[in-house]
Amino acid sequence: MDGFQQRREQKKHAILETATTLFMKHGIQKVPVSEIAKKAGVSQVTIYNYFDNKHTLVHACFLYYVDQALLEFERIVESDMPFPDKIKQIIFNKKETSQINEEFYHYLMKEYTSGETNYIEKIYVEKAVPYFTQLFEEGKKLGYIDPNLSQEAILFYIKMFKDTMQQEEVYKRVLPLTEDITNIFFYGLFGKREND
Amino acid sequence: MDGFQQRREQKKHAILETATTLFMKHGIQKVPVSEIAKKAGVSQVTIYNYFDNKHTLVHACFLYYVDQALLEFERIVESDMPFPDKIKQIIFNKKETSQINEEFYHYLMKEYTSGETNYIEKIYVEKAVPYFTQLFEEGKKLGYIDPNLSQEAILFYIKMFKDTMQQEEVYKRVLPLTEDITNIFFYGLFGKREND
Amino acid sequence: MDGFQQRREQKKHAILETATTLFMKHGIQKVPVSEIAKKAGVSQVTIYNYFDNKHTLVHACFLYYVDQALLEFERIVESDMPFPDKIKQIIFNKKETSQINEEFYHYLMKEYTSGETNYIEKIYVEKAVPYFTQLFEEGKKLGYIDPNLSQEAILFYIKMFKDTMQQEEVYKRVLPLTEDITNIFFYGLFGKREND
Amino acid sequence: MDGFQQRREQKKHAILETATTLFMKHGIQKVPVSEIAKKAGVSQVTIYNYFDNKHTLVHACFLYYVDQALLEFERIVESDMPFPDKIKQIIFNKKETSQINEEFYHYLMKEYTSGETNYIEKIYVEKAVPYFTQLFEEGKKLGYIDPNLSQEAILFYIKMFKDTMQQEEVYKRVLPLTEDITNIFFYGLFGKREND
DNA sequence: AATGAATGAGGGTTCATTCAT
DNA sequence: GATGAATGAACCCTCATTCAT
Repeated sequence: MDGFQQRREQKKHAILETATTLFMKHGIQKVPVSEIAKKAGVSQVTIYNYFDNKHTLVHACFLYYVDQALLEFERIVESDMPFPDKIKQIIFNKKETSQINEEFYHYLMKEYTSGETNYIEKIYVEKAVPYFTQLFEEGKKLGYIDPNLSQEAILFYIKMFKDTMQQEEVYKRVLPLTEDITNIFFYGLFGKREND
Repeated sequence: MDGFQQRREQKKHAILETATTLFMKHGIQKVPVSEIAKKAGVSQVTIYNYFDNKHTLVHACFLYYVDQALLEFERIVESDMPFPDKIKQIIFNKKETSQINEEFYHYLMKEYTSGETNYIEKIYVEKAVPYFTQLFEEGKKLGYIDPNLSQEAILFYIKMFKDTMQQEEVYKRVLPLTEDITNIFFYGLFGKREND
Repeated sequence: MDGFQQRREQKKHAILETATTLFMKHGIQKVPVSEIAKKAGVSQVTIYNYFDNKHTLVHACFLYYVDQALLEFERIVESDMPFPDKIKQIIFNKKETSQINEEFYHYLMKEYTSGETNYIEKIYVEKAVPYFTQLFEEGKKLGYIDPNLSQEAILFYIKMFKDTMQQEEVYKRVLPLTEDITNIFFYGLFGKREND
Repeated sequence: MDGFQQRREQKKHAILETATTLFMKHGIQKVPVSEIAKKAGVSQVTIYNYFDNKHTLVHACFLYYVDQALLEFERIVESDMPFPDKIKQIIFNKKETSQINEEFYHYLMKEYTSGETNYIEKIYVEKAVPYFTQLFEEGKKLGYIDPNLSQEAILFYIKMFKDTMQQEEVYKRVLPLTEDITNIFFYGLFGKREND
């Protein structure tokens, strides 16, 4: 990559970074392109030179975010910490991946899971699911996960926890309950019984 | 209430119904007041005669929705079906209460749980929590719920399931997994073991 | 006038009173008919039953105000106080007639002196000018007014003072200068010279 | 200033010019931003690019007008025409400075003299008063102005004349009386006496 | 390639006025 | 005759996007 290309990539990166942060903080509709431009220190038109329109930009931000999240995810799954800790980190580590949140997250969910394209699905299948599979296998082998459970169900379950924790307010309120919730996570409402 | 009042209430109801539906379907920012007016068969200004501004309208829609949901909730909790069925219904009965969803839901969450007022919290504490408490007591007495779990944790857990199911796409995908998920719900990832 | 008529007149009067007050306080454009209705304790439509439209209402308010002002004016001119005091009162008695002011006053001026109708002119010629004439004659006879001055010029001069004083802010600022200004009024910038 | 800046200033100037004229002619509330845009040959949004909102635009128009008026004022005061002619020009030269009038003028007066900021006062004290002072000194030295009169009173007096003349209709009606009014201005109602 | 300037389309809101009871 | 309800028209303002340099 030559110098031109490099600077181009840097600028693109800056825009992406700024936009993603803003979208995550305030939601998509509430962030005008003009504000992204101002905060990123470029002209609006420059943004349009890199991304066809706002929608495309949002799309790119999403991919950018997913990439970061997957990296973090990979780090956790492939680390050598005990299985339960991996799970805890995945569920509770909101702050580590970079705080995605609410409006942005759900806009994406809406935008990308409904209708034709379904990018989230695609990304997940292609990239995240392998890690999850690996994680679940480990869990089953170690006896933490019921081997009768379908992978889809487990995936849903863990994703539900993870997504729920993404919400700032929920996260704050639930933090003191970490112990209980981890228990519920593994043993459900029924709880862990003596004779296990 | 005289005829005037009655018709007034009817119209207000119609607007509320229309607005709530639209907000739930497309999100708040994407639904112009003008569209609500058209769909409700009234003039835009009429809406402003009933609700001071869009924000107020959204607020009213929220209360309207909550009322409906609570009614349904009460019906389930106080019915005489078996405990597990109650739970299933609460979690999976998305379609029965009226399909709340995504942007609207999260706008409200954002709007009402952050900052000073926190209406959702207030409503929940005042109205929903009593029902939940009653439900949990029943579950504990019948041995379905670990009595060591804090009420807050249980509340979080069940609400998480319920909220997750509110999302159209998730719901559709997860429906075939009902059995597995109900199992997870009660027994967690660890699953139900023989000797229980 | 029968009871019906009387009540009708009372209601009309109430509307007029309210409207005039509001117009004088906030200006015409800033006072919606709805507010007049609310403050007067009647329905908007009632106002429209009495006055064809807002313009007509403003017109009526003007006449209503002028009547009051003329009454006050007559009282002063025909009283037996010394001539200079009469002048002072006419110029400075803002508070006595009821505080007309700024936007309302100038809206009227604009609305009624420009174009076809010119109501102010008509009213003045018909009603106020006779009093002024009488006043000027007295002033000339007593040596306070230069007999060579045309009536129009005097009229302009005194009206200018009077109108200027109608402006709240001016009035307040100028009050401490009453003595000087009265002097200027009679003797101009040149001032009163010894040998007069 | 480069070409960009220059064109920007030109456009801003054009908008200001158009807006000021329209405001002065019809009043502020009666002139929609859209009309200014159309008359100035720009898009409505362009106006918002230059001025944050309508209020800001009005403010700018005011300053623009004041600047022009002061320039003209300076020209008169520092010219070498006889003192009485200076006065006449100041009072009667409505058409020369650019015709400010009524609603605009009084809106400003209302807007800017009431409450905290009081821009008119500030501008006058800072910029106009020095010229007035110089003018009054000259008048006193030449015997045209009574040296016992306070500067405030003189200021009020001359400003009153000037403001009154700003009103289109008044101006037209009074023009034939110029001689008389100039006399009144200097010698008041009492008039000039022989032995002066 | 990058920018300042410009804009069409649309959204929330207000208000004078009319309709229907 | 009086009112509550309803509305068309208009206004201020925002934003994604394009133009021109």
